Amino acid sequence: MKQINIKALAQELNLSVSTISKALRDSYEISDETKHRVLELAAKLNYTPNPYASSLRGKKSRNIAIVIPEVADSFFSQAINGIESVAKGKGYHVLICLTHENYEHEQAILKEFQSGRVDGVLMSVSSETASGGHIQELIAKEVPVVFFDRALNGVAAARIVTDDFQSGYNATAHLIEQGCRNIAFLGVSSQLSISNDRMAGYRKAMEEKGLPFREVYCSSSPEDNHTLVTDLLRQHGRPDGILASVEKLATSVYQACAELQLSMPADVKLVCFSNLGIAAMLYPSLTTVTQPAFEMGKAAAATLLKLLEKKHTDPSGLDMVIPSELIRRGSSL
Amino acid sequence: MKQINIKALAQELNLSVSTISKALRDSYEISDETKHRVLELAAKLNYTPNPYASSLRGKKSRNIAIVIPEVADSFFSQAINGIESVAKGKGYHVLICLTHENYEHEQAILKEFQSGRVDGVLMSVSSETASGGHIQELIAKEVPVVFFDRALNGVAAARIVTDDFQSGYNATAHLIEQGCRNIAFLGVSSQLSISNDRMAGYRKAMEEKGLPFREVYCSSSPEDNHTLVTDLLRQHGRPDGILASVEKLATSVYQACAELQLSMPADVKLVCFSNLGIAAMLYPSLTTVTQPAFEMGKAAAATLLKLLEKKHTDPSGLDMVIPSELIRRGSSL
DNA sequence: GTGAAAGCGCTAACAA
DNA sequence: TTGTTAGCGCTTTCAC
Repeated sequence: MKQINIKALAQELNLSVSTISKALRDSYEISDETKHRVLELAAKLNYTPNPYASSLRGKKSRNIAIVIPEVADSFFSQAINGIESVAKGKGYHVLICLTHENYEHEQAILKEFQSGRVDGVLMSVSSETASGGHIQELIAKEVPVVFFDRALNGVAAARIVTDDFQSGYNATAHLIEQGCRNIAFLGVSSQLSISNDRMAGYRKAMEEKGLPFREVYCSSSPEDNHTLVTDLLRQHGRPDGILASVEKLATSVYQACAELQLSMPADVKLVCFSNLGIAAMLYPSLTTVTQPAFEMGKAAAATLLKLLEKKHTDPSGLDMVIPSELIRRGSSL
Repeated sequence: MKQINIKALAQELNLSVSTISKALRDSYEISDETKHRVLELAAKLNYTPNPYASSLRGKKSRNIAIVIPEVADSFFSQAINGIESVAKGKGYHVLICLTHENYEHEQAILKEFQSGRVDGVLMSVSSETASGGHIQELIAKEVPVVFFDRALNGVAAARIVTDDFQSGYNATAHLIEQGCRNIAFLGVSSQLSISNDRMAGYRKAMEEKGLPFREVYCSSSPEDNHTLVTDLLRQHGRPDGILASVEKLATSVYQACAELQLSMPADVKLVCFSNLGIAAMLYPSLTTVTQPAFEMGKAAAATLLKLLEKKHTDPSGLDMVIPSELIRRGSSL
């Protein structure tokens, strides 16, 4: 790895390293002519600055991290695109870190960030995450954190979320309107904000009609979820409607219905929180609560960069709620 | 960002920084007792080594990059998981870099890597990438590159691919067997290895039966693809079978069929290269060529790490072909 | 078994 | 306008 560095440029041009450095950063101290010569040579020699040296020196990396459970999820992949689009514009690099819905992984990742590897963090907590010590610790080291989608209550950080409560309410109201009386809510975890808020909306809608709750928590394993849903639908007095709070649960419901010979929407109606592009081509087409994933990503990144640029900004007052949309399709009509 | 560093540990224990450094790296020179004291204090103070300092010093980052077109694709998201699983085991970090199927983006990303930001690169080239100068340049700087899935011909780098030719052949043969005579191949780009190899397999199968070719190249914009497919299916003498070489084209075909009131599989049969978990729940369920995404990711990472560990290894002889599987479903039966 | 010191490539005081 | 120099935190000879 023979690297062209500032010193090499300096020698070639008979200038000092500091002049080169300043010229490259377009300092006002340097004459236009020198700048020009430097830039030209740098381009010719294909000079690329060593990011480790400047991060070490400058105590900032111009890296931000996205910490999410999984990349195989249409919400997260769209959100990543939104985040990237604003980070790139401001000259930041984006590190994608996957927790696989595992609390220990999440802890380890954030622990590492204490080293200064990244200047800030955008995160959606794992479904296992119940307490925020690891997040607090990072914030204590002055690494700003912004939650998007899945926030953790009790941690003082900006949060960019969708209107989970209202969406849960709307989705449930829709199922009731379509004739469901026995609606089950499939949650992800009793700690997760999104799960809880969506569930609260569900409860409110059910309560208003005097209907009974039924809440089931799924795991992170597709196999477990499959048996869970199958058991739910095999019961006597099985639900006639399901509100699934995350995308991956949709598959389990479709599969279970197929295996149990239940037909959607006649026997069971389904609404799922999902950003899947092919929701309309499922059989039956899937009614979704679709989140503004790209916008949420953009907003979260913009908020983080704001925090990064003027450190004094107070994280409160930065929260944002962007509404989701209920898209009615065959699975609930 | 007040950071605990080696110096702080040294002061606390009345030892020199070099002793601390050696103790942390478990050097044989250091007594067990000292090691113990150091590790204990490090844990207590929550010490995290500064990765920039050690990368700068050691001239290696223990970072590897995944350069892919898009993360919203089930093949790539599964492959990422495979790569991560082996990289993590060897203490490497993974940077995911998105080209958005854009050649300039890809160039810029690789250019940056010349700085030593990563020790090695795993890549699937963008659909726009026709020549490999940027890749060659990186290899010239002794940054090893391993292609996975989408390789670029003419670049001397290891490649982990699936049996594209055979899969294309099998898929086409299957469509012919199901009665199709007028089969169109939807490619991504005339440069892309996967597209070409899959197409070659298609051609062979068609040739064997004396059937005519019809090849259409799609773009990276969903809207364009939609009109392209719609036009194709609106033609007089429209195809009665389609072999789509990448996942995202499936959506376009389903949509176009719906709009044109063509029924699958009666009017048009479809086979698509895809790793979508919900392929079975589409309407009609989608016949897929499913790639061993996770395995390919693992193999690619293992190959790269091999190259990283003993630099003398010759990239030839490292290639690998892992077969895909044709899963017959409703869209072609 | 431990320590002193050089230096990775870059930036920013401070000098000239 | 340009140059000298001192580190950023870490690893690694080489000396003790």
